[in-house]
Amino acid sequence: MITIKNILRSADIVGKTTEIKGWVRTKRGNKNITFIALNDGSTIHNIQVVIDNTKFDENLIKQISTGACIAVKGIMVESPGKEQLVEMHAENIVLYGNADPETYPLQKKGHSLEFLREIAHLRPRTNTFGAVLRIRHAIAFAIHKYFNDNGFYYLHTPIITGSDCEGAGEMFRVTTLDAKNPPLNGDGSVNFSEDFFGKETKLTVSGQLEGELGALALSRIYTFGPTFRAENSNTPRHLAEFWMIEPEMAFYEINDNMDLAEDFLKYLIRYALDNCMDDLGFLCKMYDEELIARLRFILENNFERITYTKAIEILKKSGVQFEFPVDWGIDLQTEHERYLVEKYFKRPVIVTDYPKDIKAFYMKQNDDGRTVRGMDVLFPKIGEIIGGSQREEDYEKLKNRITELQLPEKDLWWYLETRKFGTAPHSGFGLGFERLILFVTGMSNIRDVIPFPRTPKNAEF
RNA sequence: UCCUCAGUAGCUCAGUUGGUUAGAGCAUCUGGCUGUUAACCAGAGGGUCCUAGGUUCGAGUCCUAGCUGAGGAGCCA
Repeated sequence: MITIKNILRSADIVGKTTEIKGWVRTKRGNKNITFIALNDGSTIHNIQVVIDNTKFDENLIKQISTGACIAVKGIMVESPGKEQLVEMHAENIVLYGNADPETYPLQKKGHSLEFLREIAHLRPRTNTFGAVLRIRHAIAFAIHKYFNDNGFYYLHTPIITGSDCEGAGEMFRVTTLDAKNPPLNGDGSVNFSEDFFGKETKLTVSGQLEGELGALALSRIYTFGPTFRAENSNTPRHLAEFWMIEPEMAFYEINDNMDLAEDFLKYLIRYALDNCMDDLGFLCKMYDEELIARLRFILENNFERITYTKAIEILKKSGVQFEFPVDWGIDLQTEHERYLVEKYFKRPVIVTDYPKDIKAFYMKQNDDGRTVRGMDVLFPKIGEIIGGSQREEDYEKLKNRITELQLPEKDLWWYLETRKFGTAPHSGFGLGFERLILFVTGMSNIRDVIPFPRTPKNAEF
């Protein structure tokens, strides 16, 4: 069994008989000869199959329409056509499955991405989604390779969590209780002690807290798994179910954390350029002419590193009328981030040392008493691609912060114990996988870089 | 969730100030063509104009509500 990718790669294929299997992209020809572009998804390229109509059953050729699946045995020859070097002259054809041309929704001409979302079960058969899904795979592989080669262990943190304080957003409840008739407490609230886990449980919004447990034992870990946010977010950058990569490192301070984030992102982009040029070339041609140049630009330039306080100064001095007025203490809005990244620095920016009041409880408090060692990596086009921090390792400071924010300490006892027993400075960050794929593919909607997107009001397929 | 825009053939879209029988390209079907490249040429079929109300002699077009989609914002990765 050989893939089309490997056939097109092999140097001495001409003159050899082989077999290919795949789906028909286009068919054209006349009563004597038929040309079929066949694709098996192993590569963006098709193989042209040439059929001498006199040698085959007319009804068979008729059934080989766009979308049909066939196996073809034949000899590989140099192609007289301009668009391909080699082609296959068919000697034997097996029709695995036809695709009724009256009802098969994919045409050889282009479709809108919105329409393709409605037929997400078939869109992997298009050039665009083939390219995106192959790049997605390559980046996922590169993530594991990078961490493995750098002494990180892959830690599997739970999908179902009993912790309500991951603090990253609204959560989906996980329950086996009867939705119509749940057991109730005396005060009318739902009695979760009768639920499957004996307590209220949710889908995770982040593996970070468990990740820290791993880092404070194995030194360097990473997670790479699905996460869930029940936010009613309707934007091209948000999903209700998305994949996140969260490295967590003992003995890393905030600067080490930034070094890692930058090196990691550059490694992944370089990996795509080294291994996915066919697919990137297609996306560049069809969707985003500047894509490859933009990816190269990232590799060739350092990320700008500034403090939040400095960022506020720059924004204030910019003279730009922002919709949201700039003042120390505000959270940076999209318009502010875009100004810094796209207008002022014109490259990725890492903003650090945010006011503690706008950041999570676990971030390490600075000596100034008002900022914490958080860091956000801002990218052109997609905005915040990474959020991370050095974590607070001091037991008292962490406990006080939990009290201040009125978080339920009883749910965090295990997290606090890591600071009680052999605490260590440590850091980590979260990278949104689909946001990275957005950047690498040049696609503009996050629903088009995951096979089966989950968004508000949509869980089809 | 808020704001803006859109919804017409299988797909992508046009449709004038409200006015006769709603059009095009592609796709599909039929025929033609001796090597095509999103093949080409000719012909044919194909419509609940998103849904429900309303204004009007008359609504694809105007108004109201809803549904769906997209863009922007918020939340964030």
